Amino acid sequence: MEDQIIAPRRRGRPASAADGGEVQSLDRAIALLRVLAEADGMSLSDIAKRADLPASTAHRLLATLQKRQLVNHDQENGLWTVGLGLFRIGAAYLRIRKLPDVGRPVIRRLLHETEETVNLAMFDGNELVVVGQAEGHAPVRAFFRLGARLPLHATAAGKSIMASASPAFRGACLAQIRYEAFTVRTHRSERELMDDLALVSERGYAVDHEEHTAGMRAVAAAIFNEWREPIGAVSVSGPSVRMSDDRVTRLGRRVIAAADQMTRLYSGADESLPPEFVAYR
Amino acid sequence: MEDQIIAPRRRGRPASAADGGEVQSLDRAIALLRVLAEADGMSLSDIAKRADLPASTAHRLLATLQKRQLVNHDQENGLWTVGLGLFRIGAAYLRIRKLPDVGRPVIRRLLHETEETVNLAMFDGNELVVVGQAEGHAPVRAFFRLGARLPLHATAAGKSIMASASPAFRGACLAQIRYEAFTVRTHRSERELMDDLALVSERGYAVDHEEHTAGMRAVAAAIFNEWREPIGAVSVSGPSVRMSDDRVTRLGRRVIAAADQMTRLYSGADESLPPEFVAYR
DNA sequence: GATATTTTTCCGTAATATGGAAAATTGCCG
DNA sequence: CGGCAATTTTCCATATTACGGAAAAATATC
Repeated sequence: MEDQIIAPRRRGRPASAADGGEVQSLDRAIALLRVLAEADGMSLSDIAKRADLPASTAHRLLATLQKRQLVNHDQENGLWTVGLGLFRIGAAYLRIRKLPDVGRPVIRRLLHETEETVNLAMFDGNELVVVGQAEGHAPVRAFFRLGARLPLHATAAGKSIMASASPAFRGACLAQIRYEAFTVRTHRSERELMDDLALVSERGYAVDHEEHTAGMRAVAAAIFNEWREPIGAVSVSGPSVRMSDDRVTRLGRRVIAAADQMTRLYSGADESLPPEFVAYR
Repeated sequence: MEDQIIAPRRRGRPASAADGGEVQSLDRAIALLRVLAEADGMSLSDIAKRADLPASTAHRLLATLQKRQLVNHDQENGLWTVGLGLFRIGAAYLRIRKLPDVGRPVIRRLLHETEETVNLAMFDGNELVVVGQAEGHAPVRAFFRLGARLPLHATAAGKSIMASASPAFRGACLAQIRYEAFTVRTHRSERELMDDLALVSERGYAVDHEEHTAGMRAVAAAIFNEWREPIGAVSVSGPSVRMSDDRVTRLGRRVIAAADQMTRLYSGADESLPPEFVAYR
């Protein structure tokens, strides 16, 4: 996996106001799913009536959805219900969007207080994915875009996650690290990295001293789920000239507080989210 | 709401082996959702490549999905992600199918031990909905089908739920009851019903003595979610001739045990379900 | 500034979804 | 027990609708 680390900016024509493309059959199928989701266990004729479609059309769409497990069709009594496949796809939303959603206000406040770029990253497949950010309007801007994938061993966020993970989890991560060198200060061996992680554990926050990008420093702390497993991290980064050791220490305390707040929002009840988020926890 | 209480049996031609109807565009859209669900935050060209579709077709389908909120499209960087609308629909699966799924083995065992019809019902809109059952092969069969809606005041299941609910919840239920009479023994007033509920609270199980159907008796106990709110009930029912007072007492103990087991399966971790079920509790 | 990518729109084509109607079942009622 | 009614499922002629190549638009990259 020798992918680009920096995510590409979007190219091409941006979406215009009037989106021309629309697919009738898909639109109707979504309407059917909405009907099923609110009143489950309906007969074909009820569904067709509720969605204002001919029975034959509704049947054809439902049959297609059933083939893909998005709806169930009880052979015994002919009732249609929402299927497990739909849940599997829908569950991806939580996995991916929940932290960005609950973390947004925290990130923004952190930007206001520090006036440096704030990044929110999630652990995914032994890498980090940037899922949220707030860019400082200082002359020197950050490099990462939403969706960018970053290495564990050369970022403050990655180190904060590994340092707070269980020994088994940490071991699994370390085993897969390739120690790609980004700058002269990038850790090049497990020994070096482990020594750093021990410091991170003590302090509660991780520091990246130009290990990923020359001239840039970052401070990060881990965010946890309800079982105290690290799922991501929040980081503040800026040019080394603005990041004195003193300031790094102060930022460390602040970043820990922000991460703790996100942990609470993520793992606890949160009223700013739609009820589905907390209905089945 | 003067609906039929008994759900209709399915009529019409049963589904044959070879289901003819298939809708290409819908099928392709589902494939796109699957791609997005496993690797979120992709560009159009990546998605199209992964789903083996022309970019223009993928774009048209995604635009339709976006219009219905099933996917998000970040204006800034052009990345596509799964949307909240998809989660809202998918969450309906849990609300509706989780209890039937985890309860199925318990119901079957109960049928084997008692050789009477077992029903699993969920509370929904001040009524009960039959969401699972196992029919005894005794000559006298049960009346209810999957999807049937039953009244709270004239069923053992309904009474077991009201008896174990919080005062506020019970009050709200009682306020909406119409006291429709099904047999001469159906409770006709709040006073009568409340007296019965007091007994149910003491015993832990509810009994229906021919209050819904002449000649039929039933025993039920409530099932709870993780906050100890009743969400449904399991019941055993049979003809009065087979349901002596002694047997009702014995069945009561057994039904409580079954309900407790379902409560544990529903509110706790359960390995027989796919990981999505427990991933975000 | 020029080129290469990527996204978005356009539009001619025909493949594909549509929906009325018939066929196939089964419940229901007398 | 038999016929009627209700419902689901299949079929098929039709033209609506989705398709996808290509152009246009916009931007990152060099």
